[in-house]
Amino acid sequence: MAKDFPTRAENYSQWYNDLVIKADLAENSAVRGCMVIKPYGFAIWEKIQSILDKKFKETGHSNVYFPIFIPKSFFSKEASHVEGFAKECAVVTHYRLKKSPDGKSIVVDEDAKLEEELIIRPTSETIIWDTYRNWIKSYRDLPILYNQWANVVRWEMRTRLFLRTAEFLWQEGHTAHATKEEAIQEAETMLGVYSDFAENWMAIPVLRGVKSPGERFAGALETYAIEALMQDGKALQAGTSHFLGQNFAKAFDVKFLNRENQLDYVWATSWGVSTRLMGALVMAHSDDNGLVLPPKLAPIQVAIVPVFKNPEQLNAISKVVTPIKKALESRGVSVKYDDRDTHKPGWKFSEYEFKGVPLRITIGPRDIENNTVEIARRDTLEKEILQITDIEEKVVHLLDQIQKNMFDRALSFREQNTFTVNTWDEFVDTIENKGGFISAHWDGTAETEEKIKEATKATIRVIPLNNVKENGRCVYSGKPSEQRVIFARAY
RNA sequence: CGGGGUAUAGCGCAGUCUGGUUAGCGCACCUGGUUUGGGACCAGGGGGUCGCAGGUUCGAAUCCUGCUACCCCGACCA
Repeated sequence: MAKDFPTRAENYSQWYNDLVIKADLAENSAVRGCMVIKPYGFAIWEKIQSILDKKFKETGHSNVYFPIFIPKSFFSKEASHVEGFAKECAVVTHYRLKKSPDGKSIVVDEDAKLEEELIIRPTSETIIWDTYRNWIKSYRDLPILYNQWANVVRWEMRTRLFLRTAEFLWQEGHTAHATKEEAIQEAETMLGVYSDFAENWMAIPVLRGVKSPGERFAGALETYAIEALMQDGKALQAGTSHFLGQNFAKAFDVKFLNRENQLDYVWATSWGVSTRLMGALVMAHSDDNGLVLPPKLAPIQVAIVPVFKNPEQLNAISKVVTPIKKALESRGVSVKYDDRDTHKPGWKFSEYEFKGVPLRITIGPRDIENNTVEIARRDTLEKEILQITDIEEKVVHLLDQIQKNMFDRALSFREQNTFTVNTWDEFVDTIENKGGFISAHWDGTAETEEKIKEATKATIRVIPLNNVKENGRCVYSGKPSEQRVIFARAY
């Protein structure tokens, strides 16, 4: 199914596009910029969802659901927010269709024009804060810790499967707090949830930090983010958590009586991750042979391939495989025993390799005789013959090792592709010829940030949390700087 | 949204310049047989309103106009 598949070195973006489609994760739909997520891709997304959902609930959050439509007037209430999203909104203007005069097609019924247009949500702050006004009267009503799993629409000009689509799936948490400190704590807690998920489940090391003012979310006072490094040396923002201050409370008039019996505006956060994580997963780990999935997110963790010449042999193999499969499943390992006789073993090897299945077990007549199996790791492509005794122990151990190895490999890639530079020449040379994360001094001004972006396409990805203070000179302007920040070209 | 490219069977392509039998090829698919420890082989077979809509013409995959989608490069973004 996946012959003639380009290598990463030949054409990285072609490699990514082909991989997503040929590994059956998603495909382009009939609708411009929108994707169809296929069963294998959606199975991974469902794992991401269920793990994150559990973490949200463990940190005290509940799920809610708000409408997909937002009245247009809501958008103008928070000035910087509307400015940030206005250019990419889909708008509903009518509510009825009718037959065209010639009866051959369907046209919009102009008599069915909406009094007020509805925006298809690009994010839900406005409708949520309009609603929170009714729910919050007293400090006793706080905090409000809600999340919703939803789809949103942003009318992007250039789209790419998972990385940037006009419609995407995500979760958006929206919380309200009595104090500034508590809201900041919440934003930081959720950044921690995201980075734990990225590193310990997706096996992708991330930098934690805050965005420069220029890169902040529209309407936020502080945007926290995790940034990951892809194999082509470009950065990918994998999750954001925003401290919104009292901006939305003021815009939507959400006040409460505090313990001192004084009326005050509530403090807010919002945080989200999207189906973009799927893109990160592919680009961080996969290789020229196809997907490489971390065991903790792989829909199939172990594929068992029997090698047989006739039904009798298959029967003998199945007798050995069935208890192994059961034992693995009882330990929470998802196993696919592929006993189809419609495909040859070699075909199946390639298939599971391309789909990124972490472990493959092969059992044939030789193994039945010797009481062994052949086990192949997707991450290293190594094969070994193992005694069948305690095979489930060995498999569970191997899956742990693969998970760890994938993280370690991604971490050492990031370390090898993180450069500390001190001069502008070095900066340009690194961006042009090496890529990766660049740690450099910045004078803290938006002007310099913009100039650097114009000159090199590199942006400030994060100002790391707990950054070491270090006096230096801005790599671009030469003005004094008190800390290094992380630059990169980004998706 | 600006510049460039592409659109012919599920996928990858030829044919288009120079309009003319029944639109080909490889892979995939179906049937039969031989095979099965890294993408099998032989034989036979099915599948196409040539991206969509108009136009020119006796006749259009081919010429003209408009539209749409995708890919690459810019500006915008999770």
